[in-house]
Amino acid sequence: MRNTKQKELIFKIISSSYNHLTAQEVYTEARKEIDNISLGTVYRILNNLADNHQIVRIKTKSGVDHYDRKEQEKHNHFICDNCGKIFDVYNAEYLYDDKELSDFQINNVDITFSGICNECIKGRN
Amino acid sequence: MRNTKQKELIFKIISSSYNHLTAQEVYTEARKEIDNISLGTVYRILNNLADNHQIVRIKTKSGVDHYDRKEQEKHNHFICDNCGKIFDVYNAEYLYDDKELSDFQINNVDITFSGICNECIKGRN
DNA sequence: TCCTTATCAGTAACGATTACTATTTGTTTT
DNA sequence: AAAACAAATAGTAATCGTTACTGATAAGGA
Repeated sequence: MRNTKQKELIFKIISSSYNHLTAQEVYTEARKEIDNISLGTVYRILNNLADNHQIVRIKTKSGVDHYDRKEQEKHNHFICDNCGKIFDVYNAEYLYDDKELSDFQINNVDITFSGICNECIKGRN
Repeated sequence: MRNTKQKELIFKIISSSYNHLTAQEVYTEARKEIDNISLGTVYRILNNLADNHQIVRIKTKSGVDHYDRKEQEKHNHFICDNCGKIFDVYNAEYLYDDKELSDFQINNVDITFSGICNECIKGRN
């Protein structure tokens, strides 16, 4: 794994931002520094960094992935249905009981479990 | 809103299935009855039915939407990371406390809130 | 400095979904 | 029942986020 200015730049952009950036947003930001950086390069580096747990990939149901700097404290997310922005939520259980106390207008709480189903564990798929 | 055989067929396919079908799966099934039905038609009808709350649209982070017949009881979902199948989970709080008791190998629990953020409420976006 | 090869820029391809358009087909009106 | 109108359709093109490919570039060890 080599050290390139592209990799350093993208890591810097993610780690210095308090937003949850999309690949496009990172690309726009990166072009200010390296004007001919390729969008494919941005995607590849973001994926590498996420796979190596240097940054966090946040997949969303809208189909647009976001990337965030590595946080220590475990938390959940609020996604705005209007603008698509992602906000950190540190008091999930609290909010789940009383949505009215939130800073946001929470219309939905989605709990999804993931892992491996029985058929796949048994190697049938 | 007109009554067409395409609409009736797709509603029948969804309501008689105990799986959470994708548009492609509905399309494959529908072609057995109407051999030249269009994939676009399947998507449009699925969207119409979901918008009218006659069926349920399940958006996933994999980017593939699934559709399900209307259930009365509120429940959550388990998504297999290997085969992509979706299973109903009726005992979420229970599982959240003790993942070992599940029928599945649960690797992750994702809680995401959605709605409208403050900026959008104030009409700034 | 040279060599090897990982990484890059640029572009093409992908997969799920949506949009477009000429044609067909429900439904209403005569 | 035939004509007329518009909603819905089949077929296809386009979109959007993302990934794959390819020849050129450059990191870093010998």
